[in-house]
Amino acid sequence: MPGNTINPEDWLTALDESGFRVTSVQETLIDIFAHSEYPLSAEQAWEVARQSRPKTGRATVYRMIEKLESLGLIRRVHGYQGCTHFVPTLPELMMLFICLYCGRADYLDGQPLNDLIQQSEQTSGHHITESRLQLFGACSDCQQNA
Amino acid sequence: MPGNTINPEDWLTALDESGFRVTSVQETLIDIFAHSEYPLSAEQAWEVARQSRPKTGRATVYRMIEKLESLGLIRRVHGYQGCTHFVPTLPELMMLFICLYCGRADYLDGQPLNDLIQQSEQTSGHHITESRLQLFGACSDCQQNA
DNA sequence: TTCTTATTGATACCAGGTATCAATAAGGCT
DNA sequence: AGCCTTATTGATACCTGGTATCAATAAGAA
Repeated sequence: MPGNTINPEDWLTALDESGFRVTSVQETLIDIFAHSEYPLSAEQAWEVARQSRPKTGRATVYRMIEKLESLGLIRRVHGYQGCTHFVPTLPELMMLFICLYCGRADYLDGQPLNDLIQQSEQTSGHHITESRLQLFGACSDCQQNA
Repeated sequence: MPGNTINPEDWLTALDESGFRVTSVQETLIDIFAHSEYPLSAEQAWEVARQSRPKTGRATVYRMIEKLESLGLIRRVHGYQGCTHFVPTLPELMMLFICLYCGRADYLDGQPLNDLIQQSEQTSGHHITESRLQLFGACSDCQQNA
């Protein structure tokens, strides 16, 4: 499954440019989210963070997640594990696929979604400003190994 | 916005056929969910239920929602109001649209979604067994009145 | 280096949701 | 119809993911 290609530096820059102070917890948490190929919950991220930074506070993790989500750097996965997990947002419009066997996230080309939205706008008469699509199933790897 | 055309009788039948006892709370809650054109949370449904059936318990509402969801009669809306609201499931595959202004749900033909899934399966190599799509924006009514 | 103030971590708190359990009532059986 | 079994209910206590508070810390401008 192709990994994502996120650059944590860009996230720090984004925070900096939005007027936030750059701190060590931020760097820790950004690294964690940017490099995980699995959706992470706040509690999971907290656990990982404390391995390298034991005094990390719980509330801080929630605050960072809120910040990262509001800046569009991570996005919430509305899935089987609930709606409390997050994955990095890729720059282009991508469709999110989650493998129900290995749990990994994969990103698919978003063009079909664009087409769908345009088509649906025309037939329904609604003005669609936001979409949320998630696909679930067996990834190519897990099919092979089954 | 076209209303949904759910028949509460069918839901009772479905519960009955699944081996559940038919009770008065069930009828009350089914009526509430089947007729609402807005996504409802458990607390909201509880509030409405107590208007006609004051002794209705909170846990009972949560239990019924679980039951109805597991039977596929209602589905969770993964949306801006959180992921705790439910709408009736229509028999055919439909795409869910939620108006960000009036809050109402509308159901769009699901064929484009089918096409998208088929297309994405071929290009990605993943086997897609489940999809979750939600569209948000301004419904045709709300655009008119803006 | 100093000073201001955003950020942090610890704690208490809140709310949505679940487990427990005695009381109730569906509905099969006679 | 009445009885009996047991699923369902309602009240309560509880749990857990997430938030508000606030003193202590540390960015980063001067």
